[in-house]
Amino acid sequence: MEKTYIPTKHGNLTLPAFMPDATYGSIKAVSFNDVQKAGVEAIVTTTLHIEQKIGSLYIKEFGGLHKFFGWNKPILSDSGGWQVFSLIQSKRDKGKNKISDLGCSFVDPATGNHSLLTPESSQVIQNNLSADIVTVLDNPILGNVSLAERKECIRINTLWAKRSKAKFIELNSNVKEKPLIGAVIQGGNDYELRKISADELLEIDFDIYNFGGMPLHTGVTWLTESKKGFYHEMLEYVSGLIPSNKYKYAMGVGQPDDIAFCVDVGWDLFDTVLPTRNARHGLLYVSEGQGEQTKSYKNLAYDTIHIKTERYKFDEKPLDENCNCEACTTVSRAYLRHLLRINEAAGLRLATIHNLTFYSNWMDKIRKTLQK
RNA sequence: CCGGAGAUGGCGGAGCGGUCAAUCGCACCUGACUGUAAAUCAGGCGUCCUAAGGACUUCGGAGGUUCAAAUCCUUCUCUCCGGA
Repeated sequence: MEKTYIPTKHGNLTLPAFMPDATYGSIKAVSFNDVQKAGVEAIVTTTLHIEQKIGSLYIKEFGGLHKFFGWNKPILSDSGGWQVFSLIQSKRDKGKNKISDLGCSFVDPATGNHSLLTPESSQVIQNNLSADIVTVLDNPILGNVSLAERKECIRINTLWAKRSKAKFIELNSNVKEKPLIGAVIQGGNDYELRKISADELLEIDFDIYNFGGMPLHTGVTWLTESKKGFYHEMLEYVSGLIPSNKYKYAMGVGQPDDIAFCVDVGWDLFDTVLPTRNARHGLLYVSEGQGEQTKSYKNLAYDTIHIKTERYKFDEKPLDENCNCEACTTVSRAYLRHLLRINEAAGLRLATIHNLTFYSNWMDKIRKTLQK
């Protein structure tokens, strides 16, 4: 079976797809209208942040996240597992956040309030949001942890997935158009554990299988410190563990060339903060030959630009001659540089629009080039 | 004219005998960013040497005291505040 799209309550999502992150209920610096015009076909939101900043019951009462956002395309909700994980990582709150069979208890750094997120409550929240694709609460593996502890992480990860699935079925028993549900394969850089995690989750049966952790040699979830950069081998390996009729979602991936590689080895869905965050920080993606540094995968290449640097002070050219986004058709590099240097909202917006447009175009290129 | 305060690197502003090429902030230069608690963070920022490190010239001007001065003394120039 050739997977060309995912059917959702809000239309078919063409694959492979890139979804920007609207973690706090917003793609930072832009409107959802901007997002749509940038060619984005789906977005990701986060259970934990939405629950804490907005409240999922409020969203439910309002009529769901799509209505609230004014966004009529697919929304994928992340479970909150990664966010609790990142809290546990932070030194400030070390010790306050705990993982048990029940779920994860943690302290909200903003309010100091204690909270408990369980596999069940995560599903309830995501159900309240009426997301098109939901995610099970997962338990990422910490770096520098013993084998016994890593195995324990996988045990809990599978346990939570099982309970998430049960709750998901219960919540959707009378629903005609059910959302899709994805489980997260963990295991860090341990090939054996990845295999165990994948097999256990496959037995429970989900629509989507996600790559969990951060696939970087230097990331906190990895023990290997010798090499740097994207962990191609692990992505290829884990993709091979998932049957080809299942959708494959590489969470947190990645740079355009990383995504191209992952598509080539079978991954369908992607999300990352890079285009939006980098835009705000002044790192912009442009066509090959128009920037400072070229990166590529096979015959797909692109450049990056540090727009805030002095070299663009008198650059009258559009950011990218091959792009027809609002930034590239209305302002010069010099002016965009100025806007970002003074942290002007208009600059953050234009830069974000451009990077999102670049990612949309990049996904088009991947579809044309890598998938026949 | 008298009395008082002060002049520090692009700017603001510490330092008040050695550990000062001089805290810090801003500005400036460069880099990082991968399921966003990141409109954030890191490094650089007198000159020269590839770097560890070293050499040289700096704290309004000119003299002086001292082994040693951005720091003390004399004087000049300028700025600010108060009084005629």
